[in-house]
Amino acid sequence: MTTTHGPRTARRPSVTDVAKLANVSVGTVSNVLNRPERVADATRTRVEKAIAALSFVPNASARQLRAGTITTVGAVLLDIRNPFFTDMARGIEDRIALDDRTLMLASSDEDPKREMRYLRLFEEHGVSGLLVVPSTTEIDHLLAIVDRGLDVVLLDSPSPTPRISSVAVDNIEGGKLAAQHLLAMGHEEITFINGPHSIRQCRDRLAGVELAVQEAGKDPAEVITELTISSLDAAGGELAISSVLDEQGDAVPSAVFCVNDLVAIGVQRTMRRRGLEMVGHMAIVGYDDIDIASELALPLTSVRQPHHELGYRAADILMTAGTPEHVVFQPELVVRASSDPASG
Amino acid sequence: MTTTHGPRTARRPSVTDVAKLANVSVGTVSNVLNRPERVADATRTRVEKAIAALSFVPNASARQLRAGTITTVGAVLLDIRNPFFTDMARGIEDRIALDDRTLMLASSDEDPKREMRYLRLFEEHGVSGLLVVPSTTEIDHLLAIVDRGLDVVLLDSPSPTPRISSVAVDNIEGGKLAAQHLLAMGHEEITFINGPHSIRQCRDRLAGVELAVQEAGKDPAEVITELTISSLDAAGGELAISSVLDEQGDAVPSAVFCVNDLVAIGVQRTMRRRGLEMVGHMAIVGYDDIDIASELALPLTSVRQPHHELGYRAADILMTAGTPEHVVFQPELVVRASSDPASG
DNA sequence: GTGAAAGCGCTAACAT
DNA sequence: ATGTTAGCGCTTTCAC
Repeated sequence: MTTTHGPRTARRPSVTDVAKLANVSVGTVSNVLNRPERVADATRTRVEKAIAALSFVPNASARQLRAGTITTVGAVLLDIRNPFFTDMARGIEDRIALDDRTLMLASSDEDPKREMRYLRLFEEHGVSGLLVVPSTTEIDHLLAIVDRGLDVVLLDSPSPTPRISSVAVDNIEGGKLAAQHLLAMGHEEITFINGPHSIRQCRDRLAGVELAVQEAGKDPAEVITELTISSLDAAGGELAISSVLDEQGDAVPSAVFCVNDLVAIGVQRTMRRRGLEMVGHMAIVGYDDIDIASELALPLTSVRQPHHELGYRAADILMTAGTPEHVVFQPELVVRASSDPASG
Repeated sequence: MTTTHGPRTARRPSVTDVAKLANVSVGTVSNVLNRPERVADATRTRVEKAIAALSFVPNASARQLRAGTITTVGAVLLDIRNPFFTDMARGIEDRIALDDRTLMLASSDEDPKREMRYLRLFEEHGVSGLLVVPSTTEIDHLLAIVDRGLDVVLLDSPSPTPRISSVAVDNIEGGKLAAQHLLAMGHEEITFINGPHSIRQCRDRLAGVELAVQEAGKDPAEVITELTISSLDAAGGELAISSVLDEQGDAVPSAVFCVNDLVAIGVQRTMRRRGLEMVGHMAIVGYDDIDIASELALPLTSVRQPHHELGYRAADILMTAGTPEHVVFQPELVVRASSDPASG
């Protein structure tokens, strides 16, 4: 045995090294790698031995440069710590696995700069397609990517243009459902802890709330108090509700609608820490209906959206890439004790 | 303006195209891209205009093939839907961002085959380093990667060899803490819903439980009932506790220790669905102390591990890559109502 | 400051 | 069935 454990800095073995060791040409090595049936058994075995001996790992960059093919799909999500998005990611993986693709994931943290950076990174690496939960309404950069010939599917956001596919949930309807419920429960005011309006979902949910208020014959300006936070997680919720409480000397708003469940959890946590009663005093409605919404100390009323299916469908569109498609799912209100003590 | 919107199938523009349009050589284009200060202002502007006009995006494969450098770090986690791991991922990102690297993420779902596949994928793509939460004790494949000159850091798992760096939490101590607590609360039996022993963390936690029982002067075989599940999430917890309840006609075990918080949440959910009382009848202890553990209907006693810091530290070791390091954090028990009704 | 040319590792014609 | 070779897009000497 003459295996040489080279120093860690040694160049990776290449097809040429394998070819030399196996006494064949590089073409044959390539064939063993890609079309083994074209190679005689004896030769193939010899090459495979050489590959093992050198622990050769093909260089994906070189292969891709030459062959142009790639089996990787890129996805940029808003927040990887939000179960809603990781469930979606799982949906994507499940679908693309059927086509033998693998998923590379990145999180923009709702920052358009980061989104651009990752999009760029994926594009430079030549991914075969891109799934994006946009962090801003401005989608020129996505159109530019499409112009360059890459397939893009908007996730969890309707497409403002027929040229880009999208899979979304009706956020106006979602906001409406939440507000209608709170109004029906007799609340005269709704505090809406929302995200930045640059995020489409946030704008739409507000529009839905306004619609519900109007349809109830009331004035949105009088009913709705909107607070905007930049980080759509528990910390954001804590911040928002704290500012309200601080301002009002712990007088609690009668109804709070949160842009997502994580934010609602932050609100609940803050209330509890301050020793403030929620049941009977403050109704809370979240959004997404993440898995644990029903398991919370105060089970959370929430607007349910398909998680897994959203990702699966988007990936499906990407994989079958024909003319752009635009799918819209309908949300559903799930009432629990956080807004209705009488429930479950 | 003579911008040509080529068909979607058109080849991506290359440096050659840019060079032609700007009337310079490809070398100059490359310089504009990588060392702009070496290029005369006028030339640089001309090249930049050409880049914009063609919406040129450099081909990362080609660059990497030639230059050998890469700014991407790969991480393979056990379960991307577990907040413990996504918090860790955030820690990794925060650290590598300091060195201008980006993170590509993948989830093995505790499946060694998937782990291997992603590891391979990352290696073929020439990542500059690899962070892995191993899905099995067998780490020969990781050693092989190290032999090929790539830096690998084990995450959330102690390294069985000095050659591979690792950042871990003492899982024996963690298991011990949980069991000691349950014994101190007067429980004579402990049902441990554990993951497969091929996962190091699971084995160690069991060892810790056994140790605690022995130190209390009791016989582990009599005290401990271990159930093994393959999917370490809420669904796994539901499955495990259901099998116990079905078998025993809803006689509930007096103390249940779960290999992680997600599993514990599944147990709680099942108990609630079956209308079985937990407080005063069944103590539950989880592991990880994920963010929402304290917000649950029945706040969950849990063994806290550093999340963010684990990832941050591992990435730090990778970035400073000298001799292998082995870091071990100590866990901490957080007692809540799920195991101690008298608490908070 | 800029151009010409070699070559990274691989695949796919094309020869043999 | 196997070998030879061109070339993918880029960076990097080395000339000028």
